[in-house]
Amino acid sequence: MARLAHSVRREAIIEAALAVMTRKGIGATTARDVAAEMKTSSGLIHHYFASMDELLAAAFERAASGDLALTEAAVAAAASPLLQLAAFFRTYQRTEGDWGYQIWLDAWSEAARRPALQATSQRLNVSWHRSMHSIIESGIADRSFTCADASAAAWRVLSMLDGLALQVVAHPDALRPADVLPWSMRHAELELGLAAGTLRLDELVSDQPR
Amino acid sequence: MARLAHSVRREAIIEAALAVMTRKGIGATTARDVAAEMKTSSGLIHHYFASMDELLAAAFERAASGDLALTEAAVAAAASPLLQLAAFFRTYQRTEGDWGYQIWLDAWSEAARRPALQATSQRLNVSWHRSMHSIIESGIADRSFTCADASAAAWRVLSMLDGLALQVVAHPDALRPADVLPWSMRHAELELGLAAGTLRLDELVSDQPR
DNA sequence: TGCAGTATTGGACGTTGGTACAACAGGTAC
DNA sequence: GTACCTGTTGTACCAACGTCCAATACTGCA
Repeated sequence: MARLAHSVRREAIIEAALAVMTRKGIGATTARDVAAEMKTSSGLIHHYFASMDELLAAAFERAASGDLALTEAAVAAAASPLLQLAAFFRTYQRTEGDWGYQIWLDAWSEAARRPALQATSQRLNVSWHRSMHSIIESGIADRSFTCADASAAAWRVLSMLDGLALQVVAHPDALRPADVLPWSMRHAELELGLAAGTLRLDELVSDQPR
Repeated sequence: MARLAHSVRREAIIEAALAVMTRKGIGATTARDVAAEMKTSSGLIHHYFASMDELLAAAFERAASGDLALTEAAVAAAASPLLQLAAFFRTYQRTEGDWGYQIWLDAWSEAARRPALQATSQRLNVSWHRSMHSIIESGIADRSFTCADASAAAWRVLSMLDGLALQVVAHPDALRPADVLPWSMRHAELELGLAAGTLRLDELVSDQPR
């Protein structure tokens, strides 16, 4: 394979690991899989990462923080709390890639037994809550939202998103991926005292009723 | 080891598998682990289960179907849809025992790679939904609930419970176990057009505000 | 008591995992 | 152009896995 600079190859390995992780899950990602994904030899991986654990942790960190950054940027660019909320949902992509969410399931499952993974997961999770919490508080402040407990409401909105996404990934026949976003938005409307459909902007709408 | 009757040994194997699963996680449970837990030989396991996947599914089934039966019995004994709903929440114990919910996370995570586990998980999940769906439809019929889509509402109520429980297990410092039930009930009230606090009967109430 | 059925053993087999390492190749400095 | 550094390869370990199987020991029935 082409000879690459150290940092470039390291990035390529993380990228390849991510591709395999999203396809097969964290636990089932092997060094040989990652090497095959890059079309290089498996020995190369240990030239850059001391152990497989270290690579998996780096790859998860990259996937997780990338999603968060994307959402936070979109929220920051929105003008009103309502638009911020819509932007949050629009960029909450965990369910879009066919298997993108499998990584999160694996991370949560493994968190109890892998301290490094739990720390990363927990840190990012708190950031997501902070983001949603601040959107809701802004909306309460300018009277576009009605809500008694902004922090609790934020946890509930996030939990609904994750709970529905979980169903889609673990039980593919139970409910449709396309339902996750509209149903989560419907819940947020109930939670924040918005009229039904307020958040259903443009491309967010599900194509077909169940 | 002592010679046991077929059904007794089968139960013992399931019991041992469950012990290992709760300690090490479903994915890390090996045939040799289970054999060591029983202090027998590993070959014995394949005399009772065609594959490891099948054993893990059976063990998960044992842990999970007990919970479902408990809830369904409590619901059947309740007089009105509102009381049935309260009974459902009261008996939804997944977050109570230390080990209870971790097994669900593992099952969801492993489902993508273990067909038997996915089938069991999916079947039980559909049963939970059927139970909640029927409660909601009864409540709509006798006008105690207001809801446009009973099936979707049932998925949302279950997803909220699972999403919150997930937070508790994966991120112990994020929110308190005692919040899961009251917060889920608050959501159900919103979802079904009930006044705040309608479901907060007796011992269901959280002991302390956050 | 003897026999048949089966619970149980202990290890073999093939596969796959992470890791280590000697050899090879390509770019760069002198 | 040569030497050196380092990216890269291919393979060789060793451990652990699920699975399988022939041999053995126990139990209940005739």
